[in-house]
Amino acid sequence: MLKIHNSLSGQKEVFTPIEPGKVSMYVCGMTVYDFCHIGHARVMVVFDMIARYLRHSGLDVSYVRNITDIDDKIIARANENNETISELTERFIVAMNEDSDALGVLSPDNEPKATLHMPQIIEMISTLIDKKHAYVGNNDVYFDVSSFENYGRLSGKNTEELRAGERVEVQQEKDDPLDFVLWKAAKPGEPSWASPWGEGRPGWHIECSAMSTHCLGNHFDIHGGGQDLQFPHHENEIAQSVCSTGEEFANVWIHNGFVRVDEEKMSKSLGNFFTVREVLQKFQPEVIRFFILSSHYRSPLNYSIDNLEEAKSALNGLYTALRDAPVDAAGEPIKKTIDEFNDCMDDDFNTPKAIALLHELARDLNRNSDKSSKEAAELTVTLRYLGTVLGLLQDDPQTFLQAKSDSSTDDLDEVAIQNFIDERVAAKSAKDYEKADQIRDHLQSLGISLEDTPQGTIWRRN
RNA sequence: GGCUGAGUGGCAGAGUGGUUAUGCAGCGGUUUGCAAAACCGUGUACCUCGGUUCAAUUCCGGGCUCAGCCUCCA
Repeated sequence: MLKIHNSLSGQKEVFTPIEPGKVSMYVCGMTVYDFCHIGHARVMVVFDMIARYLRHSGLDVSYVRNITDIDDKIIARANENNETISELTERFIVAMNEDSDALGVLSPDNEPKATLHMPQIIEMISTLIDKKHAYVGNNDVYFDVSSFENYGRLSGKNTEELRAGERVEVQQEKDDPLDFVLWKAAKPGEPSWASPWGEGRPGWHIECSAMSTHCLGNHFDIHGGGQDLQFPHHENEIAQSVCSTGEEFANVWIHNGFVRVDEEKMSKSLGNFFTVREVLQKFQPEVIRFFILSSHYRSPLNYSIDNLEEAKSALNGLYTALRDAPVDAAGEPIKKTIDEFNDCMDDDFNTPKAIALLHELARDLNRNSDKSSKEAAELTVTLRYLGTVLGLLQDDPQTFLQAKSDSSTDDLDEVAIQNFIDERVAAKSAKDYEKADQIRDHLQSLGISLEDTPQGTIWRRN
């Protein structure tokens, strides 16, 4: 029985889909004006893991992750670069897809773009105005926060406290400082769309309300995103959606924790971010994915080279077990282990606990000296199968363990390495251990480790 | 100031009202020409002060510390 921590209640709740057997999930995606950093990677990986697990549980999942391709920062960046906004956004959408592919993130079922949903956005704003939840002020359109009594429910805030904590200059056009913009009148030179309120473009919050309800219906199961979107973005989405449709919005809100650097949130504004492609220079993509999944999705995740190195060592261990496992392993995964795995994951997607199970499988497999045994085959199949559910262990083990990265100091190809190995094997059989050790030390100094096994000498990159 | 969340062994990171997390690193052993990999063994961990209890790291309350939100942010 799957339980999910719902930000709306602050508690783990038994998950009951609106329509039995089906799940509709919307996740706030990227604003495409720059490369994805590790914080973005976490969102992509976490919700990919969730979608995979829901499917593994037999649910028919509709997963939507939007792309924000029009906003202030996009306009500003395009101007800086002297390119059109579509040139800029297309470029970074390609980059984002490269990053997510590398991380083993499966494509969502739908990736709606804000610029392609102007009719839905404008319609929703019109409805809000008709229902007196929004007003026009100086060609902008604002949402009237006081018209929605449940405002603050998701973020645990109330409107008085928010007013007291108000730190932003009040804009004249707003009736209330808490009101937020639905439609911005175009400034000269800015891209714009025609609307009943003149040329302009949508505010950030309304696009997600319009796209989520358009793609999944007014009332859907899960809405997700980073913790920093809980307020005001998600709070505003609820207000807009509920007020325009008159129906419930998302049943369950899932927020993933931040990535930190030196105990501080990784963010653009602090400048302490590492882009995915930057980290990929040093680590294999699966190491990043493993690192992300080895802590619970709601906990903070401390980014550091040491922690990535540790993730790499742990993942190496899993792949080493698979490397030495029966090649032709076939059969059914072990039911008892699958059940244990499901119990971990049913408890609010406890991936660290699930990964501990993977390590136990690897140990049992290593312990099993008879690789042709039925047990060894079962353990192998189970380990691979559970890896699939988490989007891990999909590589060929040998390929993974021998993969080159930018931190590799050698420029040897497989043939060259094999030549060294052959030379050493010859020295060994001639009992010339000094020479054999020299060769091994030489390769080790280049980051290549040798292992003598009964089947011959094999190698890996450190 | 208001509101969240968190403080676990050298490090990372789960979990639990009394019983082994798991990983990385270390130490001892098996194995090896020596290694590596692997396996076996090895850690008297739960911020602090009170309370509840036969029993609390786990529940409750105070304190301290940290992070986040209250402005764009995944």
